[in-house]
Amino acid sequence: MPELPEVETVIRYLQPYLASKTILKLLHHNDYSNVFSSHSPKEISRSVQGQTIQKIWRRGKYIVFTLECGYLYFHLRMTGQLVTTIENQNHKYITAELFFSDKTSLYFKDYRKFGRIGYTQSLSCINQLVGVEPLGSWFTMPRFQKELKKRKWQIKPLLLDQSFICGLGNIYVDECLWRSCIHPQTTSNKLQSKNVEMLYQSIVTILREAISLNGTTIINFQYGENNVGNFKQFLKVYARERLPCFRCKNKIKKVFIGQRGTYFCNICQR
DNA sequence: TGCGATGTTATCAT
DNA sequence: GATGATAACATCGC
Repeated sequence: MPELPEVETVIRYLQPYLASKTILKLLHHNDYSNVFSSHSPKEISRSVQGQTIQKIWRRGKYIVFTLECGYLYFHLRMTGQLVTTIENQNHKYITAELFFSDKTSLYFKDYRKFGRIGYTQSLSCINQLVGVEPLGSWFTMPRFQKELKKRKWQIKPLLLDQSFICGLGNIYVDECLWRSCIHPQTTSNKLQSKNVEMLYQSIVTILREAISLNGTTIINFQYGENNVGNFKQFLKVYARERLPCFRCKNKIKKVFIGQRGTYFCNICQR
C-alpha cells in the first residue's frame, strides 16, 4: 500500500522521534525470518548495535536510516508499518523491534509479512533496483520524454516499474494517467508530446499534493498513533468503478493490466 | 463456507 | 531483453 507519499509521511513522522538515538539491538519477534532480506536478524543486530542514527530518508519506497558506518533499511511493501508504541506488549504482527539506549523502541509491524528489513555498507544494492526520483532535480521533462521514447512497454506497467521511475504504485499511476488523459495501455514511445508534458506535470503535482495531505489511506495505511492519510478524498479514478468520471460523466471502467487492477475513463483517456 | 481480491516486488519461466 | 506467472501472507467481502 505505501507509495512514495505514504513513505514520505512515515519518515516525516519518525524524524523527530528517532533523531540521534543510539541503537542497542535489533530484536527478532515471532520467528518471521523471511523478513530479514540481507542477513540473518542476529547479524543485522550485531552490525547496528552501538550505532547512532544520523539521518532518516527515503529512496523510492525504501526507508533508509543512515548510521555511523552503514545503512539500515526498511521496505513496507503492502502492509508494513513503523510504530513507536504497541498496546499491552502485544507482539502480534510485530516482526522486529529496534531497541534504543534511551529504553524506547521502534517496532516493525506487518500483518502480511511482505515488508523487508536489511543492512548494508553501500547503497548500491538499493540503487540497482530503484530508478529516478520523481521529485528529484534529475527528473526533468526532456529526460522523461527521452526515456519514454526508448521503451515499448504499456505506460501503466512502465510507470509501476521502480527501476524506470521510483515511488509510484497502483493508486498514483491511475491518478496520474487520468489527469493527463492517457489510456493506461498506450505504448510509451507512441505518446504525444503534449500528453507526456501533462503526465510529467501530473506526476510531480499529484505526489506533492498527496505528501502535503499525508498520503492516501484506502484500507491499511496508518502512521504514528493511528493517523491516516487524507488524499483519498481527492482521488479522481482509483476505486471509482462504475462511478461517473469527474470530467465527462462516463462510467469509470476497471480492467486488469499486467495483473494489476486498473481504473480509467475510456472516453477521456485515449 | 469458500474463493478471489487487496495498495508490492523479487524471482523464475517462457 | 521483454513479458507473464508465481510466491510471500492475512483479512475481508461477496
